[in-house]
Amino acid sequence: MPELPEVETVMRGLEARLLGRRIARAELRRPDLRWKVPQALPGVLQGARVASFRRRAKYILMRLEGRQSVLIHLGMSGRMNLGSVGQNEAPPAHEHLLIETEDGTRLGFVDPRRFGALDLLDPADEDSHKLLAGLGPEPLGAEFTEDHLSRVLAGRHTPMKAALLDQSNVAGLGNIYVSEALFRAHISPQRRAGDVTQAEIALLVAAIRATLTEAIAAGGSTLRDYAQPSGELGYFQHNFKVYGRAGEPCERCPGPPGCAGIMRIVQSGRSSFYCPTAQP
DNA sequence: ATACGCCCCTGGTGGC
DNA sequence: TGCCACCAGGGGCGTA
Repeated sequence: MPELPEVETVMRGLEARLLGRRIARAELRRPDLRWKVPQALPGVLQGARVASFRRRAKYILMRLEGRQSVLIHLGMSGRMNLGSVGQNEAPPAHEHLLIETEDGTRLGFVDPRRFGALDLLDPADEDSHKLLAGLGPEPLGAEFTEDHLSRVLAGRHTPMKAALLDQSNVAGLGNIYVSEALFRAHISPQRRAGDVTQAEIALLVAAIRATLTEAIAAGGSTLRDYAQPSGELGYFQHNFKVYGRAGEPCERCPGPPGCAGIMRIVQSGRSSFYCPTAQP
């Protein structure tokens, strides 16, 4: 479900309600997520004060004062639901982790498909965690440059779609924002990564940054079940230029007969949307 | 090293 | 109403 903008929005929502609070109670209902959740997790959470949050790629790190940090990944269908203690008679379906703070905030981690993950990590050495170690630069950070992108794409035969989904090249893009950024940069998702010109790469770096920044400002995109922890929906989906718009006219082309509109193709088993005319 | 398919899992939707 | 195929914001792993 969530790509970088959604994860960033979720993290900010958690920050607003949990920062500085002490956790009174934690309950792990299902440890069999993408990987086995450490048995120790509820014990680490219980009694801890929430010190800070950080996002890395699509992961949320919740740091606890004087303890291990908690690593959270939402997978495809994961959500964080904030509410008040006592608000729910019966726990919602697929709520695998429950956290209650001393001041009465209730946080539920809900993930029907269970592609999500929860783990503990060493706060002194976060980035060497197995899941974080291989990640490329943050697309909104200073290390994500034209130079970096041209270096990692050089000589690659893989299509641009796959290259941008590869989290070791750039961390945080997913299926939606790759399509959107490629449209913005006028590059076909089918182009061989190694064939993309320097000028196009420069355009692409800017396109990725702009797309993500605008999506964060919109609170992410709500397609099916994504919502901010507060329950508010994202609204960037209204700004999609190509994602989910197969058959619709491309806003950059004058229309038929020059342009047949937006196409949906399948690359490595997942949908890509693009305009073959505007993105040669 | 690189590229590709498969798989994990549940739920919603649309066709017959 | 039921059944079935297909689709979905991710990503690790095994295989050539």
